[in-house]
Amino acid sequence: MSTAAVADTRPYHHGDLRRALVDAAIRILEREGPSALSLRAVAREAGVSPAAPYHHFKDKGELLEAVAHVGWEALGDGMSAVQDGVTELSSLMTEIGVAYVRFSQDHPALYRVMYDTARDKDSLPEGMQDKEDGAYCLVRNTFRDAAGPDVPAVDIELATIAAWCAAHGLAEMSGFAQFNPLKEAFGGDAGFLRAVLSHLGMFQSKRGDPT
Amino acid sequence: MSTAAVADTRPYHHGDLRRALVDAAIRILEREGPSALSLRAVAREAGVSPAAPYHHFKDKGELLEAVAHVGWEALGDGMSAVQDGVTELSSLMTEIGVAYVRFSQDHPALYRVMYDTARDKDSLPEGMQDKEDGAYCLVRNTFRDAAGPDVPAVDIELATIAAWCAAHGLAEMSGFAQFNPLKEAFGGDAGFLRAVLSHLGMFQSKRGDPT
DNA sequence: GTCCGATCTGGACAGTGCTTAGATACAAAC
DNA sequence: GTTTGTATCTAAGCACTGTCCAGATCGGAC
Repeated sequence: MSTAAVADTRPYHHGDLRRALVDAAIRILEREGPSALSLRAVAREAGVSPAAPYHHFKDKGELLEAVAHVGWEALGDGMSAVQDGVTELSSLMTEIGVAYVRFSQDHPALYRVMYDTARDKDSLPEGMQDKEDGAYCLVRNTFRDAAGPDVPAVDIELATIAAWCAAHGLAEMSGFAQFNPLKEAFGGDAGFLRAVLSHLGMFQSKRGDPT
Repeated sequence: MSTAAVADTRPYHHGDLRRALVDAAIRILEREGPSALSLRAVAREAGVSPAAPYHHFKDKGELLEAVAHVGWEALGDGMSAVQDGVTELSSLMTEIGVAYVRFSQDHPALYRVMYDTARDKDSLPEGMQDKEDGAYCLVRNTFRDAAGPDVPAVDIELATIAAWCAAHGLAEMSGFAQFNPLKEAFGGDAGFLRAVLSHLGMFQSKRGDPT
């Protein structure tokens, strides 16, 4: 009945429980999916009582926000990683889009949490638009650098938002059964993604002409 | 008094409880949002015991599928309603897209349930692609009619999927705070939607040229 | 060393999805 | 018109959830 055995591995005051809880949540997400992500399961995974998380997060939603934040950072890293190898704008934007969709395919549960919290707040994470290192800014800056100084800022913004909508839409649906025939026609998943993103003209930096 | 007439109003104990449950669920969705949509709340709203729904739906997911089905039909109606007034292809596809996003704005909770169940099954509702009266088919047929016989079917399919991705992405994010400045710049919500959809070239019926 | 505030636990409450056993009401057979 | 059968519905209960509370425990300031 001694506490020694427990205290051996886990001291009463966890060093950085907040971080440990976020890590545990992501581990559960990757292992069992979003439906298994309960606060109690996270506490269990971290080896702590069900009430412990409430000393670090106001409620479950705040934990999910922290999880989503980690996800957005990882997504931004994945997107900026493709920048180095590509120089041409059209290829660059398409490859950034592919990296975006790939992330959603590699971490579907995390991606779902990211957008669930975004939908609840009706906003992408604050700071993504203003800060210079966010994933959203990466896209906008790429458009801005390529467009030159004579293109109005509003058109840059339009292109960014349109590209983001296209990438998100494709990310959410690229796994749908309806796409399978077309994937084969375009030589697999990668070819399919590039075909859709190219078709949507992600690389356009100006507003479409009225036809 | 024939049984057919009785079946019209209330054929069994409570009446058409299956239908009543779906209606109750939609009522709760519109009134209190997706987080309030529990099976027990639906049963309460319909005035039956918590276990009653299980005689009409295998589980909560099956109820949500039925709810989503109603939503898809309403969305299809909204999209096909704009067909009559517009003749030019580019305008037509844009207006169909606007109708799509408008539906998601008018029924955000229902739209969320529709895609939650779709994500769980990794598929848009079965039949939407094959049947001739589904919303998905409406878009594809519009592309096909406009493209003419010399355009390969695979390109029609690509255009349809790309347009669907764009519309869904925009539908999910059009309420995000990031869009507000741009909405003003484009003269309100409607102008903003048309600008994004036009920019994404929803009306293109051919695969983009390799640049 | 004593005290304080931050951290964590155990227990509890209302609510959830779902199951089971039994009650009820209608349809058809006699 | 009674009986039988079956679909429908209820009541009770299980394991689980998010959240709160009183109290135990610990690290650091005095």
